[in-house]
Parts: sequence; C-alpha cells; structure tokens
Amino acid sequence: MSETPPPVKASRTARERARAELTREIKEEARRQLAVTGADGLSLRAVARQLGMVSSALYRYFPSRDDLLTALIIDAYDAVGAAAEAASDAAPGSDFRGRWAAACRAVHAWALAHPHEYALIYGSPVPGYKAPEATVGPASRVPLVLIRVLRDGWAAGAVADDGPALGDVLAGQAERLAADTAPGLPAALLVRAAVAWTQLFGMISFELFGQFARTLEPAGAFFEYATERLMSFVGLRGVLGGSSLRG
Amino acid sequence: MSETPPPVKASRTARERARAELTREIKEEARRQLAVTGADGLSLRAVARQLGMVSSALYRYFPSRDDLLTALIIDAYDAVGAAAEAASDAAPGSDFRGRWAAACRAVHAWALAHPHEYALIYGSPVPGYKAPEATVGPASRVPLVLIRVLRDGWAAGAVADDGPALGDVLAGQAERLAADTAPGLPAALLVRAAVAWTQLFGMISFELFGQFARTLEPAGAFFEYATERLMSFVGLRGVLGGSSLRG
DNA sequence: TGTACATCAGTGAACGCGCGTTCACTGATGTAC
DNA sequence: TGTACATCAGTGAACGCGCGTTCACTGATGTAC
Repeated sequence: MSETPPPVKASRTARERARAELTREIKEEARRQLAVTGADGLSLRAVARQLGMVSSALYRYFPSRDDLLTALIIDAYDAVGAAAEAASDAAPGSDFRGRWAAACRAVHAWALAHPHEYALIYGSPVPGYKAPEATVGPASRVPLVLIRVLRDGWAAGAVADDGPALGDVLAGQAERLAADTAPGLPAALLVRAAVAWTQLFGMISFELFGQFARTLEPAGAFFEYATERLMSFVGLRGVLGGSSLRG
Repeated sequence: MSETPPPVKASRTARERARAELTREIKEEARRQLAVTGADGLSLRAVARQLGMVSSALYRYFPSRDDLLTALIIDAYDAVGAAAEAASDAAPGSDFRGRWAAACRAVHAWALAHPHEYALIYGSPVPGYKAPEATVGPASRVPLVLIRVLRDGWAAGAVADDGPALGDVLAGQAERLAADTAPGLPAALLVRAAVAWTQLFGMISFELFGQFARTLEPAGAFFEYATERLMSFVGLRGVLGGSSLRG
C-alpha cells in the first residue's frame, strides 16, 4: 500500500514499455511497406532500415518474417472486426437492419481505407505461409457481428424464415454451425447469412482489386443497393421509423 | 495451285512452329511454378532452368517478366471464360436457369482445378504490376456469358423484373452499362446480375482462400444452394421440366 | 540447284541488387543481496 | 544505498542465396538471287 508503485515494478515496465512501443513501431512500418510492396515484398531489412536499426535487431521482436506477417494478419482481422462491432453497436439495438447495414458499411469503409491490409487477409494467400490457429478467432469477429444481429432479430421476431428447404448435406453443416455459434437459429437462416457474407466480401474484393473496371464505379451506390437487397434476402424485416435505407 | 505448299512457306512455318511450341512450354512451366510459389515468386530463371535453357534465352520469347505474367493472366481469363461459355452453351437454349447455373458451376470447377491461376486473376493484385488493356476483353467473358443468358431469357419472357427501384446514381451507371453490353435489358436486372456475379466470386474466393475454415466445408452443397437462390433473386424463372435444381 | 547474306535462337558470363538469418560482441538496463 | 551479477537490446559482419536484365558471341535456319 505504498504511495508509489515499487521501483522494481516501475523499472521493469520501463523496459517493457520500450519493447511494446518498438513492437508497435515495427508493425506500423511494416504496414506502411505492405501498401507499397504487398505481402510478398515485405522485407525485414527494409523495415529495419526505415526504423534506423540494423536488420538483425528485429529478431529481438519477431523470431522470423512469418511471425511478423502473422502479427499483421491478426491485427488486420482485429481492426476490421472491431470496426464492424463498433459500427453495429452504435445503431439502436432494435434496428436490426440498421445494425446489419452498419457492420457492412464499416467493413467496406475499413477495406477502402486499408486496401493492402484487406488484401493481406482476404486476398490470395501468401504462398508458403500457413496461417496459424491464432488467426481463427480474430477472423471470425466480422461474421459473428452479423450472426449476433440475426440472433437478436430472431429473438425479437424481426427475422423471417422462409424460402426453400436445405438439402441434407447443407442442413447438417449449417446445424453444426448453428450449434457452435448461434443456438436456436434456424439453419436455413444461417445459410442465407453466409450468402450475404460472401456477397459482401466478393463485392468489396471486386471493387478493390479492379474487377468492376469502370462499369459500376464508383461502387458506393451499388454497395448500398446490394446491402439492402441482401438484408431482405436474409430475412431481416424493416422496423417502422428505423429503416436504414439511404440515397 | 501446286500440290505441296511452297518450300519457303514450309520452312518459315517450321521455325515459327518451334517458336510457338516453346512459347507454349514456357507458359506451361510458368503455370506449374505459379502453383508452388504464387505470382510474386514466379521466376524467369527457375522457368528457364526447368526447361533446360539459360535464363537469357527466355528474352527471345517474352521481353520481360511482366510480359510473361500478362500472358498468363490473359490465358487464365480466356480459360475460365471458355469453360463458362462451353458449359452454358451445352444446356438447352431455352433452359435459362440451366444455362446460368452451368456457367457458374463451370467457373467454380475451373477455380478448384486451377486455384493458383484463379488467384492470379481474382486474388489480390500483384504489387507493382499494372494489368494492360489487353486483359480487359478476356476478363469480361464470364460476365458476358451471364448477360447473354439474361438477354435471351428476357427476350423469351422468362425473366422477371421486379424489386425496388434503383437510386439515380446507380440507375445511371447501370443504364450506361446496359447500353454497352445488353441493349434493351432493364437496368435493375443488370444490377441484380452484378449482385449474383459478385456473390459467385466471393463464394469461390472464400472457399479457395480458406475463409470458410471448416464451417460450411466441403462447400459444394452451399455453392449449389447459393447459385439456385441467386438465380431466383436475379429474376430467372424456372421452366417446366427444365429445372436445374440438384441435390 | 547453289551460293552469299540476313535473321534469329540460344549461350555464358557478368552487373548490381536485395533478401532472411546467424553469431559473437558491446553496453545499457534490471535484479538480488 | 551500493555493489555484483544477470538479462536484454542493439551492432556489425558474414553466409549463402536467388533474382531480372544486358551483352557480345556462336551457330543454325531462312531468304534472295
């Protein structure tokens, strides 16, 4: 109960703080280079150079180039996941379409703002690199945001469950998925959500990777339209006075 | 009108044939390496080595590494485009859902069979590489197959055009697109097709790039379900006895 | 048909570059008594 | 509080590697007369 924390603790955290800060700076610089060179071009030596260090010094912070890549991947998943969560949570709890659309828009905005980090996690896999287990959790944050909206909406009776029945195989897969992530949710609803989920990322990837090739660009209007239509496809009903429809 | 072609011509084609054959072999070997190293790892030296040539010899065939990449990209677009066209054309002309679904399945099958070529054209862009104009035509073959099905279906009255109106911006973009590729087709129909188009590639990319992470895998059942549902979303009506519904 | 010349494919050496990773080291920071 | 030791961050040199591209060259293939 001393007024000042024990000096032992303080000094330890001094070194640890320096370490944490440099770790952050290394990742920041690496992200900056990602934007220029892509994941394959990311070079420990170039990062060190930019930071005014010798390249071998980085090995105090990351045991190898792949570990640095893994850290960047996890950070990127966490960043887009956090953005989706925050945006979705900012909408009124009972405006399920609003919460869903907000999450989609947040992912879209994050992708446009961080195209190379987006490519890192949703683009072609880096050859020779195997994503470790530690990326699975962060990677599931975005889909979990969407599923949470559906759970709440379903509980509130604001989600329709119509449409054709699933085949046996798909029904089994979806029920297993529901048991893990959303007990009580109809399997077909989860499958429709997966359709919307893949459409969302397909659309963003096409926009970022240049597949629209001037046809529907700028793609903002198409994005809004598709998001609206897929919410209806999934079964999210609008609420009076709470529509999220835009321009 | 001599019985044998003039020797001048024959000998010229002899050299030209050798050239064409080696060009083909170079691309084949490069494709093989793509599967191991990815686009960024593609190395002229490694290709030459495998072919038993000296690396500088490749410069007789491709003026630079980027030109070889461009050739591979164009070939890949042409391959997937041809696969989609052939599959779609193999279905009865009046079975519009069948033709659409066949095209989607062909793209899917091609992607699974050539994951690295798929990644080359639909994955993250290769940093520092700008796709030249020559790729635009081949890249549009797949969407044009889908549009052709819609044009024929629309002309036959087998495509519904319902759903909410488009916003002004989107309507303008879609009408310009329709004028270029499908005169007479409602703009909203083209936009719905674009939704299905992005969903198709989003779904395939997620499957290939590992985003499903065991949840809906193997993804064949989901693929079939999504394809069916999106045909209905687009407005393609089934024909009696011509349904393409599977498993 | 035969000869003289032009075109082209492929060679081998070289240039200049950057990379990831290891290792023995110096000197600063933190710890135990 | 002061000293002796342990831990850790960062250095600088080195290893071994592969890359794209250029260039002067040899020898084969194609062309014109």
